[in-house]
Amino acid sequence: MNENLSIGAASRNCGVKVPTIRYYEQIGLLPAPPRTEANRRTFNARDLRRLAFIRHARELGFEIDAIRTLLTLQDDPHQPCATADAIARARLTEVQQRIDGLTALKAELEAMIESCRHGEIADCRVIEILADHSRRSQPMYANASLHR
Amino acid sequence: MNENLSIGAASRNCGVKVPTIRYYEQIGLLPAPPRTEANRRTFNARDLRRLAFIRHARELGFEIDAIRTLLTLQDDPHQPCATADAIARARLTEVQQRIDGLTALKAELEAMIESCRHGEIADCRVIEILADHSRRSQPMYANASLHR
DNA sequence: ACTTGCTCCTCTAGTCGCTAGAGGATGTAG
DNA sequence: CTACATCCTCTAGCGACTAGAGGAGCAAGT
Repeated sequence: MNENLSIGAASRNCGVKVPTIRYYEQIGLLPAPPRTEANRRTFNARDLRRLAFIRHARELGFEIDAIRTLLTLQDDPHQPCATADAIARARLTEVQQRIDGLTALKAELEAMIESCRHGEIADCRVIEILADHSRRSQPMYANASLHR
Repeated sequence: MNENLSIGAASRNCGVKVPTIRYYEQIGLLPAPPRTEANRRTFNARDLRRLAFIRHARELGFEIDAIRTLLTLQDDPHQPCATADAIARARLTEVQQRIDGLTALKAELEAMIESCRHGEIADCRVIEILADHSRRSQPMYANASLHR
């Protein structure tokens, strides 16, 4: 029914931006769709499902490589799902760590803002607190779990 | 006392990696330190404080540009601290959004793992749940608040 | 004195997942 | 028929580093 959509229509349909769709094709995450006579991409329902799958997985924070594995598994459905399960579990651990890190961070930011006297920089707790940790040599949080 | 440290010693002291220190110098976040006869950088206590400040701010998730502003404010302490306060508040809002997104995400991952029958991919809920969201056109979470 | 191995230097290029822009062709509505 | 939107390809840029090449210097042990 919704077959042969243009890239723009596909983009609107599945919530992935036009250049991003082209990018996914380029890196081989989405198979190159057939083209019209005028060289325009035409997407079918299967492509849209795949794009929505990718988008949702990205929203869940899965990396492109993990999604690639998931898609490969999906394309060959007669394997044990242990791999997919393992990916999801690894991701859950990461997510929990990130939540923990961000919660600690939030507390620190709230303390900073709370104690700000709204005076001059010289008395400003935001800057003072940031500077006060100068002494600490060991990182409080692992960098990797906070960024990216 | 701890004046004139080598870049390696400075790195150990403040917990910022050697190439990262050089990178900060390159982008003008850290003033270029004096060199020895053999062209090696020498860092003083002030540099170390600045580096620790940067590191802590990065750990709190502040972007380089925000840190640049904070450092400028720090260098000129007779201004109102409203700017620093605003930066911290903006950051707090971001952090809260990220926590919310990740919490929703965690619930979803847990449901995925929970419902996995450990059978074949054909029955695997991990992939099914990811694919099932195909219909949704509106993003559940803003991309920007989840990634980076 | 010599060698081993660590640290330092500069430079370029790569990472990830896009995003922006140039410059041009094609499709659609009034 | 003329706007204007949309499409195409291509290259370059983003943030915040990280990795590696290729070479110089320094400190300690034999």
